[in-house]
Amino acid sequence: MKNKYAIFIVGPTGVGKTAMAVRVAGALGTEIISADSRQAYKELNIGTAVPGTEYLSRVRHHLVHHRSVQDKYNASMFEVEALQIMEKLFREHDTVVIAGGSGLYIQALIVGIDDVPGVDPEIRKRLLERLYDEGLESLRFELKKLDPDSWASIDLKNPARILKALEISLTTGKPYSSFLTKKSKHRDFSTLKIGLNMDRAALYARIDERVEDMMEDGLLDEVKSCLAYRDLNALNTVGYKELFDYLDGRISLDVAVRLIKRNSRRYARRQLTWFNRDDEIAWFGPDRFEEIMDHIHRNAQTGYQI
RNA sequence: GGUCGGUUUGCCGAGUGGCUAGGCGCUGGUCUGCAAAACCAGUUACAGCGGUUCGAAUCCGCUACCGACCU
Repeated sequence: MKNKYAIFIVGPTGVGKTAMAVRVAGALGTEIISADSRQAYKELNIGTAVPGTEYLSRVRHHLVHHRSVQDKYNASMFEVEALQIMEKLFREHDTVVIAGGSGLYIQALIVGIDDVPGVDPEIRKRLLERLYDEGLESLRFELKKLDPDSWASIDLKNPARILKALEISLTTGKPYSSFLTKKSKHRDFSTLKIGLNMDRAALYARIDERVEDMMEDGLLDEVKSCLAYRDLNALNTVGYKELFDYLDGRISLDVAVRLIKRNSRRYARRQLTWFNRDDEIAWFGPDRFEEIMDHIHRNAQTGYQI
């Protein structure tokens, strides 16, 4: 299957990944898998910039709106689901387009993510309480006892990382680090990574504009309809959390919109940080369709034709 | 014209003689299951000129600008 190509289209939010993915997939006569941690949730539409119906009707999309915000979803589940879909698609196509901005999800799909046992929810709850009552130092101390390897390698100032290592170590009775193989999984397809980027100021302007569009399209109503789910992780998302604060009366609508813009810009910056360290990515402007197709033809000898 | 108050980094805002305020913004970075998450780092300025002093954002003088009041 080495003559099967997974073509990744990555980049910061708002740069135009969806539009480019549809053109590329259309030209290649294949389908698109979304690698986006928030577009997976069917309750979220406007705030997550899910591809519009005109796009969805032109090219078939997978892993969009296939989950509820009430479901658990993570990079590992994405890996499994995406691989299943790719296997199916590769029976009929030489290429498949994977578009999205969730770096960890894409990494999980390309090099894999180790199988780590599930966590006892009670243990997580207790750890969270301890974090609140005793502080990070206490958890750090316990981690050093239970899993010195993780203690030495993870960011000890980051509660999320310590919690993760600790809860796995506690539920399994084995150190978290013992589950990490640090080896890439074998994939039976080839990979081609295309990054979309543009001038920072122009990107920010696009992001700001898109936020205005979202508000006009009724983002506030969508957020209201999700009010019952506000504590779920799926709603810990730019565009939603700020408007929850507005609905609480904590901030004005103007401030909320401003914060959505700012947080979207920051998100874009972090995405670029993530993708920039991957030198396998070939970067293009978001309007460079011809160059991207040339690049694909030069690097993927599959014999298909446009 | 006079009196008084003010002028601090991109913005807000402390600081009255020697020690990095801080916040926001911005930028760079980290990353194996909540990742649109979580976390780390950087960003040293005191309106201008002159003076006092070992040393001035802090004291003195002049100039400029802003504001309040007076004539």
